[in-house]
Amino acid sequence: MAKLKKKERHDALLNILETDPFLTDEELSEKFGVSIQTIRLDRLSLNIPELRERVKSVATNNYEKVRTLGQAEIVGELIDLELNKRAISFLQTDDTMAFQRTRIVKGHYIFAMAESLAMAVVDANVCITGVANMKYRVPVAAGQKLVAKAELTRVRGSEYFVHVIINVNNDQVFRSKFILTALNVG
Amino acid sequence: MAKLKKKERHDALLNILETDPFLTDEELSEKFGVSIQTIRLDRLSLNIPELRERVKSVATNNYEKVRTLGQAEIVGELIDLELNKRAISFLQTDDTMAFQRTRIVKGHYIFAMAESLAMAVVDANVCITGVANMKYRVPVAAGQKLVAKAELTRVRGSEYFVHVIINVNNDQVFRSKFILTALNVG
DNA sequence: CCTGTTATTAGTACCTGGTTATAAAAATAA
DNA sequence: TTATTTTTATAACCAGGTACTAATAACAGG
Repeated sequence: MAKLKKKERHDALLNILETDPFLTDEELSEKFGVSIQTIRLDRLSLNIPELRERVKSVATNNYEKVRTLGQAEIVGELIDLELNKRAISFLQTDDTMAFQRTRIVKGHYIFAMAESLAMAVVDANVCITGVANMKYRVPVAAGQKLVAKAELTRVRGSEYFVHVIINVNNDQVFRSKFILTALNVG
Repeated sequence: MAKLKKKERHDALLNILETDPFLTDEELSEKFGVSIQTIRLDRLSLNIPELRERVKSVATNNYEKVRTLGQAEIVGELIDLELNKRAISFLQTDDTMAFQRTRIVKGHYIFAMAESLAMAVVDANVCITGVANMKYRVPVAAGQKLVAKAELTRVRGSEYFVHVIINVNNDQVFRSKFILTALNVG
């Protein structure tokens, strides 16, 4: 690797740590062909924490995320629930849920909130989504607090019709209809 | 906390580290009212790695996951793209995307795949979802390989109509229509 | 050319959260 | 009581740093 100027090295450093935050100062110094001290100075001036802190933050950040997004069966906090009638949930949005460029929250987070609330309101062991129709009325900005309200409107055999609307400050940003099918599972 | 027998302490240790892997030996020794050395012996006999290794493993395990799920702008791999015409993407599903009980893939992963592909096909800087109608025809089991095909069917002003179907082994499991609105953003 | 500034390297002392190994003390079972 | 298990103490060592000081190299301007 050709010798880089300081500025170039800084950019490259940010870049490389973005894709692999698990490199030690020593490994970095070898990659750039400079001394360890130079790397340390770079990190200092760029406010990049040491390896252990980086690893820790990757660990804790994702820990939360995987807990609430991957493992939890409901997206958002369930605030109120009357089975087969209505349910309310709350979701605090943040930058990790948004497109970087526009800071508009990605549709599937909103969809996930609505779908999981629709499922929660149905009094059945297991149910799957059959049909979903939705209308995004207003884009949601990262940081806004979402309140979802679900209402069971109709039951036809094992099919459940659920309306879910999502508000920000009492303004409707999203509305949807789901048809869920209940399954008979142990 | 009352003094526990060795066996009980071992069980409790495994338990506590399951829910919070970020505790140092010192913190653990305080919690259990024993010396640090005892904790170390316990870890040794239970084959529990040291704090830093635990943190690292939490970090690396979830790193991949969040990269492709939280940060990527497209869910699945983009296989083919003709702007304003059609696009194809591929997604390998796994257990982390499914309900634990039924191993059926959660709807919002499928939605996310479809929505992001619909956005990819539209030749616009930024676009947001206005309307989405979808039909889940067959539940997707964890492990199945999804192939999504998007087709731009109509343009009306800044509104783009996109159809997305998703197949498993050439069987349609999902179909949807999106109306996306293109934004003029620098 | 020398000079001043910036960039880099070197070296030291210290820190955290461990490690290994050895020995002694305390608790428990026979 | 004796034997065995469990726990604690002590000391030396390690990785991957921080914080600080000092020396050296690189380069631009007059």
